[in-house]
Amino acid sequence: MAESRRDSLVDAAAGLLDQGGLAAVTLRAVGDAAGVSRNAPYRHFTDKSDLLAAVASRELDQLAAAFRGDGRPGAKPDAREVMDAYVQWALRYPGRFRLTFGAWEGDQPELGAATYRAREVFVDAVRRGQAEGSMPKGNPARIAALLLSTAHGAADLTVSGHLGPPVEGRIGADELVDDLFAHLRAAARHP
Amino acid sequence: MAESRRDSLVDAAAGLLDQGGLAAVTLRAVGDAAGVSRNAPYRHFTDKSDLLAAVASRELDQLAAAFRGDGRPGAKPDAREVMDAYVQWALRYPGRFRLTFGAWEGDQPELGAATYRAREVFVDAVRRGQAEGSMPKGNPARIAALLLSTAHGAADLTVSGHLGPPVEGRIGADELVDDLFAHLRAAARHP
DNA sequence: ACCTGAACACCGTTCAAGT
DNA sequence: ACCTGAACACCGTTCAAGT
Repeated sequence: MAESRRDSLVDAAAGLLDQGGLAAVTLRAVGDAAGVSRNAPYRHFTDKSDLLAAVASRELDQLAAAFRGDGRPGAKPDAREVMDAYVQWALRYPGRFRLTFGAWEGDQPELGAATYRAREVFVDAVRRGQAEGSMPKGNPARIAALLLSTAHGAADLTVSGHLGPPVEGRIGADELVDDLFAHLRAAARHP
Repeated sequence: MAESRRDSLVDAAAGLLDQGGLAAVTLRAVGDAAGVSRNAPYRHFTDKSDLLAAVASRELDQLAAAFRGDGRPGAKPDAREVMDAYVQWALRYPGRFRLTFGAWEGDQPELGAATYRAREVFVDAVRRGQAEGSMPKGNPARIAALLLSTAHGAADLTVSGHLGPPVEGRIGADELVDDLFAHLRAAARHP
């Protein structure tokens, strides 16, 4: 379980993100939390944004593993379970969620590859749904993009408070995703 | 057409946002663009984030006006036109879009009120759709939240590049919104 | 190969002072 | 009532120097 220094810096950044949001992730605080100076990260990452990209890439890979059902032997999560996992992750770790799907300028090849891997796992779940008739026919990547858009938007609007104040009776992100699945089932039955 | 200094500061911030993203919106740059010192904004806003909230509030009000069809006499945009306007705005002004729907900490009553107004206009369009049968029955606020989630998510994922690289054949945010409307129409026909 | 301390440019914010 | 210039604390980044 020997963790590399690079990993411990990514850990520190993710922890600060959870505690105080992106504003709390300063190189000084990251260095402190990892027990090194504020310049040490520059030996492992070209940049602060390169460190943040490493955090995001790791989140995407962990997300893809959850999508795949790793850890639960024989599990093949369907599209709905995958979407639910996505929304739960976003609401539980809003800082990581916003960072991961935030605006990335410049080339971040590692991040692009991780995005691609997570998307593939998701499209596979949609293909299984089409095979069993719970998803409409058509380009599975396109249906996956629709599902992801709704789940992402519902989670993002919830986190930002734009779905209304967090009171009793507010429409939750998980309910919206459920509604979409219900409409898709209806559309699959009547093509 | 006499513009208050407060308005010209909001203008300057919005312009910098369009040009260089949120990172370009510094109080020094805002002051420069408005022809005042970097401390002048503090006479009109308590804070930098208060200035940004004013930018976001103005965007929401302009968005609500576009949703209402202001400027085109007699126009009553339907839900689809409203969603299209939303997506077009987000793709054309990604900086304003991300700011407006970003994470707002602390109380921003002006922003909350503007959000409420924009949402009301949108829910009205959904009610009209239900009356003419193109939208499923049910709580109009909930259907509006589903539409907004999809449009918001599709726009956000497009802006962040998480819907895939911007190449020929990529699925566009507007296409995803169209797909949702098609599924909703099918669901409305077969309740 | 990895780390440190000092330094630099930049930022948000405050404050005494001006009109 | 509104604005300014100087100052302060904080940040990302660089660099010479250490092991």
